[in-house]
Amino acid sequence: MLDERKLAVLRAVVEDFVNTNEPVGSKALADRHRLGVSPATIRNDMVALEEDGYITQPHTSAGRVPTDKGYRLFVDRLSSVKPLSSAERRAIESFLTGAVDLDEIVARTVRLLSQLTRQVAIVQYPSLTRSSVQHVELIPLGAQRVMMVVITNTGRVEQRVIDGLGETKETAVNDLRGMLNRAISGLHLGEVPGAVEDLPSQVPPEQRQMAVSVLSVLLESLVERREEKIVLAGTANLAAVDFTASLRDVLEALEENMVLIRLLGEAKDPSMLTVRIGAENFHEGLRSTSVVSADYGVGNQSLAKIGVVGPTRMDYPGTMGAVRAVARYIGQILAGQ
Amino acid sequence: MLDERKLAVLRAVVEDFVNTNEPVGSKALADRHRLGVSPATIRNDMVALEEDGYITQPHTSAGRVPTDKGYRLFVDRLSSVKPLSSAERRAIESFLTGAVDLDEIVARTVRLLSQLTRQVAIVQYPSLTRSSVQHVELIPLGAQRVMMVVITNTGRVEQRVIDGLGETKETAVNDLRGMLNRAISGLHLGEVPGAVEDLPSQVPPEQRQMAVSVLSVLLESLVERREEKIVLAGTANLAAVDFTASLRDVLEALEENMVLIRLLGEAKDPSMLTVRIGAENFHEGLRSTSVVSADYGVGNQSLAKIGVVGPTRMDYPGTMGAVRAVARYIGQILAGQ
DNA sequence: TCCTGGCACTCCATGGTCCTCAGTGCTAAT
DNA sequence: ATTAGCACTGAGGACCATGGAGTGCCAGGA
Repeated sequence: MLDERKLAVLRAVVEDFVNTNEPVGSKALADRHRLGVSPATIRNDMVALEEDGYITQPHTSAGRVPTDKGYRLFVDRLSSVKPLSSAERRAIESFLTGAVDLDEIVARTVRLLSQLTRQVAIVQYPSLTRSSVQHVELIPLGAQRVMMVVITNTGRVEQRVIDGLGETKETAVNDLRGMLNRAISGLHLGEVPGAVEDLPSQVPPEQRQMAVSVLSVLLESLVERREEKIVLAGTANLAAVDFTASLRDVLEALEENMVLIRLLGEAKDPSMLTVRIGAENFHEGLRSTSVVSADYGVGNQSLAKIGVVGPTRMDYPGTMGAVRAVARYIGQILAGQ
Repeated sequence: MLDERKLAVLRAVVEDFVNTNEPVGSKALADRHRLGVSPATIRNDMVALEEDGYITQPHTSAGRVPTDKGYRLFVDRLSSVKPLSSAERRAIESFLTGAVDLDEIVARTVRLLSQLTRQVAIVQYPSLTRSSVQHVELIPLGAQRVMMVVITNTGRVEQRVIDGLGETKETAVNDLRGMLNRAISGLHLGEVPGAVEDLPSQVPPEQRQMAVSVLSVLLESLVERREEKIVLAGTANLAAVDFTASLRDVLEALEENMVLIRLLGEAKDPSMLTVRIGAENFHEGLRSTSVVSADYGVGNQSLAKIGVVGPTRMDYPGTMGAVRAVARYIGQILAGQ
C-alpha cells in the first residue's frame, strides 16, 4: 500500500526528473527535499513504488524514472494546477488585444500558448456545431456562378463557390437569399437541415434546380467539414526534447489534422482540463508525449478545444495552468466580440 | 582555370555527396563515374577545385564535400532541371483534382509538394496585389455592425467585421454597397485607393461617417495585410537531416511568417526558378539550408510563390523539377476556377 | 605537358580495456 | 520501522591500438 511518505517520494521523483531530465537517485532526493528520512529508507520506498509500477530503472545502478502510471498518479493526486504569474497574465492580455478577426485571434492564441508552455500548442477553431447562423449571403459572380457566405455567431465564416447553375437571374438569387435567411437565421446549425427540407417546393419550378444546388452545398459545408480547422505552433520546441520514439514520428503525427482532432476530441469531462499521458494516447507516434487539453467557449457552452503536446516528462502543473488560463481568456474575447 | 574535366569532377562530387551524405574520395569517384582518368588525376583536379573554393575537406585524409559556392556552380552550369516521372505527374493530378475552394487548393498543394520533394514545402496564397476586385459585399449584422466581404478574381476572399458604426440603416448599407461596386469592381487592387478617394463626398452627410469607416477598413484589409498568408508542410522531413546549425533554429525560422515571406520574396527573375544556397539566405538559422522557389500565376501574371526548404545537400535537379511542375499546375487550376 | 602508379603519411572511426562512480539491494544493528 | 555499512552492478569516460580511406607528392611514361 502507498502511505503518505511513498507518495511524497513519488512526487519528489517526478519533480526532480522533470527538472533535470536525469534518473533520480535516493541520495539526491534526500538532499534536495526535506523528507526527514535517510537515503536507505527512500530506497525501500522506491522498491515498493517500482513494484507497483510507478517508477522504473533505466538499468541497474541507475536512479529511478517515473512511468506513465507514475505521472498519472502525480497528475491526479499529487499536484495542483499552478496559477500563472502576474507576468504571464500580462503577457496573455497584451498578446490577445488588438486582434481584428477570428483568424487573428486563433493565430495569436496558438503562438501565445506555445510560448507560455514552451511546447507545441494546438488550437481548434470554434466549432460550427453549436453555433447558430447569423446570416447567409448569396453573391452572383458573373452569370453562371454564385458565392455563398455563411456567417455564424461565433465569428466564423464559411464561403463556397457554387458552380454550374446554368443561367441565374439576379432577382432569383435575391429571392432565394431572402427565403433562406427567413428560414434559418438564428437557428443552430444542427437545426438547419430540417429547416430547409421543404424549401425547394416553395420556389417556382424554373428556379428549383438552382435552389437545390445551393442547399446541397450549404448542407455539405456545414455538416461535413465542421471540425476541420486546427492550427498549431511551437514545433521548434520539440527539437530540444529527446524522444524515445523518433522526432520524425511525432512531427508526422502533428501534421495530420485528423490526429490532432482526435487528440483534442477525447476529453471526458468538458469544461475541465484533460491530460493524456504517454501510452494513453491512441497514436503510435505520440506514445512518448503527453497532451493537456481544455475546452473553451462562451458561457458554459463549449465551442472547441485547445491543447498542448509535449514530452511525458513535462511540467504538468505549469502546463495545465497555462492551458486553463488561455482557454478562459479566449472565451472572454469571443464573448466580447 | 576550370576546364571541362574539373567541372565534371565537381558535378560528380556533388552528385555522390548528395546520394551518400559522406565525403567523396578520388578513388570512389573514379570507380562510380566514367571520367576516363585515374584517381591521381582526379586528386590533382580536386586540389584545384579546393583552391578555388568549390569543395572542401572536413579534415585531412577525408574526401571532399561541396561548398555553397560549389553547389551554386552546380546549379548554374552543371545540372538541368529534372522532368518529373510519369508516376509523379499522375500524383499531381490526383492530388489536386477535387479541391473545392482556394483554401483546399493551397492546403493540398503544400502537402503534395512536400511529399514530392520529401522536404519542407511553402505555399503563399495568391497575392491580392495583382488581382482585381470581383465583388464587394456588405452584410448588416444586427444594427451596429457590418461585415464586409471582398472577393477577388483569384478566388481569395477577405472578410472583416466593421464595428462601432452607430445606427446603420439597411437602405444606407445597400446604397453604399451599390456605390462601392460601381466604383471598384473590376479594378486592380492597386487602383482601389484612388478610385474610392472621393466617394465619401458623394454620400449624404448623415451616412458619411459609416462610409468613411467602411472605406478605411477596406483599404486596410487590402493594402496592409496583402502578403500575409503562407502555409507550410513537411517539417517532419527535417528530422531526417542532420544540420550543422541546430534543428531548432531551422524550425524557429520556419515558424516566422515574415521570414518565409522574405524567403520567397527575394526571387530575381519572376517566372523562373530561384535557388538560394546556404549562406545566400539572409536568415541566421537557415544558413545550412537551401531554398528553391518559383512564381505561380495565371497567364504571365505572377500571383505568388511556392518553394521548398531543405538541406544544402539536396537533390537540386529533382527538387527544381518538382517545384516548377507544381507551380505550373497550380496556375492551371487557378485559371480554370 | 599532362597523366599515372607508387608510396609515405595523416587522421578518423572502431573497438577493446580499464577505471570511476552513482546508485543499488541486502543485512545487521539501532 | 529506520538506518548505517558494504559489496555489487553497469554506464560512461579516458586511453590506446589498429585498420583503412584518403591524401599529397614524386618520378616515370605517353
